Amino acid sequence: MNDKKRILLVEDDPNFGIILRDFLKMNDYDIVLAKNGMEGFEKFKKYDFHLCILDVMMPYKDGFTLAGEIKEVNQDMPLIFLTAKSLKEDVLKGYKIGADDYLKKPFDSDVLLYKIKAILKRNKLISVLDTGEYEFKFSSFEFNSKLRHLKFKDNKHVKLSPKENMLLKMLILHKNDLMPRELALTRIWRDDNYFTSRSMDVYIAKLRKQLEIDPNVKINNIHGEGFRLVID
Amino acid sequence: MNDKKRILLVEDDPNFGIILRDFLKMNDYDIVLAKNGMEGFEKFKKYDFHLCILDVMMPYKDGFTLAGEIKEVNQDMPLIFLTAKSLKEDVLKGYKIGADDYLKKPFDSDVLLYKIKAILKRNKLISVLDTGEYEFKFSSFEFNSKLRHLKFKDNKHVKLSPKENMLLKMLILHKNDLMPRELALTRIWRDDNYFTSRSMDVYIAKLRKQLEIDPNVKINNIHGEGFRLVID
DNA sequence: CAATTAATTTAACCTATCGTTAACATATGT
DNA sequence: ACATATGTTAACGATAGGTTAAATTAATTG
Repeated sequence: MNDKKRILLVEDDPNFGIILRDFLKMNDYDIVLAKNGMEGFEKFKKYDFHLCILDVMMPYKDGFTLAGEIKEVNQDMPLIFLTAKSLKEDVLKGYKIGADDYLKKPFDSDVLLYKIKAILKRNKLISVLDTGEYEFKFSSFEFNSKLRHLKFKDNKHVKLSPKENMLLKMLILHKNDLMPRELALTRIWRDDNYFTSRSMDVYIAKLRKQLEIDPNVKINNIHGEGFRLVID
Repeated sequence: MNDKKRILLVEDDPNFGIILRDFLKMNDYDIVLAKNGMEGFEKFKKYDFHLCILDVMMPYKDGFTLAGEIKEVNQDMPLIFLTAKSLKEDVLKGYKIGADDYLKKPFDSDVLLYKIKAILKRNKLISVLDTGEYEFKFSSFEFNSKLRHLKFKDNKHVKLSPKENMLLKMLILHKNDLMPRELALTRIWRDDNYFTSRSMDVYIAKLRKQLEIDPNVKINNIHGEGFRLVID
């Protein structure tokens, strides 16, 4: 049952699709390739997948529409979008539908592999979290997201506000990796505009203050992209 | 002695069923496998289980129907549903019948183990609450929830009102952990609104006054979430 | 069944917490 | 250099919670 992970790949460019499929197969994934949105949805319904990788621009049915249909059936299906150009509008739309990540074409295949691995791992964590797992350890911290307590070594715990709590949790789920701004904004603030964005910056500052006691933990900014919780 | 937990597994796909059964057996559970709803219900009546794992889509009798029959016999039997696609309506239907959790196929075996553990643990808590254990000791207190008596060391006992009593019991059953506001309100006050919520705050204040004699016991608030009985 | 007492709810007032926004400072990419 | 993104602090308004007392309701008792 610890079989290969199954991935649905929907890509209209046949050359690129086949190359990508073979590359992923070589890396021990089970790939089903569909060459448009229609076929993608048919195959989605037919098999069980762990992850879907969708090209955004496709004839007949674009990636977003397909994503909507997929989410209709399975709300928690992890999604990666492949986009030629990354319009801000598109990125937002994607996150609202429930994208887990974005990849701008052309992309480095290793980056894709890394993201696939990260998402599958994260998703597993989240589905465990659903039944109430809520204790995290990182560096010298212990973080209890149910009680909203953050403890450093033997110090007394610090209380976190709901927003601080959610943001830290999201950073941890993406630890050592980019946590996209838009993701946090759409999931935690439920809206992405100038003010929510500034509000998030304020919360990042608050978290930094809580974490500064440990020199091995940092929250880095990736300009225009988001933040990264770095743990040495 | 044999204190393994007994699980009824109903799954129509024989390959998957057997693999899952063996996997769970390896993890120290006693498994009875049934290959359809009919057989599932027969076996359910024949043995005594701690938990049932039901595939939703099965021929003859689907998982929901079987769940209904099981709940008919045992209201409190914990259930986990396995579903290929998690349609929103199905999830809702499942929770209405009394599902404790959901697992979307394909799922990770570790996640299943986690959820089983969490449900069995949670259910133990609930059954303690219902089977009416009533003698509690914590820190230097003795609390009898049947007589509604609270005693500190060798002092004379103090009498508690019915609401004080239920609230304290609920806090103790969640000691050092969050007791959600909502839980106390729906269980004790049978309604969750502004006034019942304020009433509960009043009772928290009363309990705090009763407990303040012992410096090792505290009732902490977790803003927006609930209360926590802390025992050093 | 009226009187009394206990239990609970509601009101009032006050404090703590939380999230947003403004303001100003600094950093980054072009 | 410029526009834009981020860092940081403080102030404010909204809401949740803490506490006490009065009002209401339920239970008990003479």
